[in-house]
Amino acid sequence: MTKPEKESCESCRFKSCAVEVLDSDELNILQTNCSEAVFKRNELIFREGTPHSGIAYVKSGLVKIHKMGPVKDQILKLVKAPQFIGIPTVLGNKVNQYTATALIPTHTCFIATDVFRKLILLNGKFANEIINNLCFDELSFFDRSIHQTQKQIHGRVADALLLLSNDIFQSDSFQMPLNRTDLGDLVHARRESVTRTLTHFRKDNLISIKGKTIELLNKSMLERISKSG
Amino acid sequence: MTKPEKESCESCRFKSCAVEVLDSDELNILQTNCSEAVFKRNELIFREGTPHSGIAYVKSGLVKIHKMGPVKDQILKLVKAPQFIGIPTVLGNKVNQYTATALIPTHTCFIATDVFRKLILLNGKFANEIINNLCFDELSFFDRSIHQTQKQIHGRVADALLLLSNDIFQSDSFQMPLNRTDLGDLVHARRESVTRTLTHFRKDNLISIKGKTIELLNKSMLERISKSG
DNA sequence: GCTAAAATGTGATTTTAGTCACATTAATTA
DNA sequence: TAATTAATGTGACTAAAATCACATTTTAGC
Repeated sequence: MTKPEKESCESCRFKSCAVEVLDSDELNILQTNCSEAVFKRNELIFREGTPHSGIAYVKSGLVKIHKMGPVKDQILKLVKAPQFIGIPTVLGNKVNQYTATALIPTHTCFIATDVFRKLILLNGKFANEIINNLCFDELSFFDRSIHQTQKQIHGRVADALLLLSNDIFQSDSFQMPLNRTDLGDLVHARRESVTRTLTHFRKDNLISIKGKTIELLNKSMLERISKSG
Repeated sequence: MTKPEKESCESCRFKSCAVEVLDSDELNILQTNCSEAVFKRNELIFREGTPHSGIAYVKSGLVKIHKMGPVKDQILKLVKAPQFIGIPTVLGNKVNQYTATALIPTHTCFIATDVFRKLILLNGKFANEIINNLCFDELSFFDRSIHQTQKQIHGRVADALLLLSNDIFQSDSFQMPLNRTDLGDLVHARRESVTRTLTHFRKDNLISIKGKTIELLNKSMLERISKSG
């Protein structure tokens, strides 16, 4: 983790919708209570069970939110910039309830929790944006949970590939940011099962794998597999 | 569904933490934009895919939030009064994203979405309470999701029994509000598997089943089973 | 560039829970 | 109260993915 030169929040190119609605007084409060950090690939942003260091705003990069379960680690969501992570720490809880790890080089700002809360109390529009955010999260988590629970592994892996392609990288070809174990943690499966599924897809010419580069060759078939489970 | 006599929001005995912080002007706005309804056991409060009729506040009763998946229905959460349901409809979306069904006789108030949003914009404290609510939901859903995904069926059913006993009914003996299929929808299993697990627990004297009445006879062992998966 | 460690691939086997088919019991309602 | 429907229980069988064991490849550190 490195600390870059601090730039002004007001002139920040990566402002969130929520920060966009703040007036200059509020931006000033934010400015003086906000610190920046850069994380390398696989660096920990914060860890479950440790005291939290405020709300993190991911300005650029990609983060996995994960948590240890009774049997294995589970990736709860992938968060692409720009987005807040760790908002649930605005609750009384002083300890992180999950872990956040950078998957690619990631630039973040940390906003002190009490300042974040102050902005909610001061500015209804800010609060409204945060609520929109949380609501959207809830709905997508519901959807993901249902699909990950009810589909079998081919459908789940297809889902993950389509998520990476459509939502994260917006390209049919991308550098896979997760290893096979991680991918298993995302789709509720074991490393070996993920490998077997990917091999299967490769043999059927649905995807090509060259080192870390994955290309989706037949998206409509992957979508069919995703739908049929 | 029946429409009872309308009582004043201000004097309501079941006020939420959020409504508690409203001033009398705001309570008045709420009062004039809020309607009451009573639902019988198994009555639909709102259904996925239909236009939503505002945020519902559950004054008394018990509700299941569920959604059809690719294979079967899934219960996303059980909501005990007093609590809001359907807050994610404050998002632009005009259509319910999941279904809410009363499990026991349930008293609700419907608050028009735009009024709910107005209160968020007007009163930071109200927004703050709603945010606390959403954050708490997110964290508990994460936890439930991890446990339901990683444990095997004995652990999952034990979890459900402990949830009903500890969180919903606060008693070791209760009237089971869910049938075997519903219980399966809650713990990601089939009716037959739930039956087999309950029979197993009964034979081990962990629970007793007399009609719809379930009594937890050996909670510490159920907790052990919940932990060991 | 060499070596150790980490990540990935693959076959054989086992485990878990789902599926199917049907019996039994409970709850509605005509 | 009989008749019908819905809910529950149970055994036999099947399918899916986990587990285990080990080979191979890739990556990172010296």
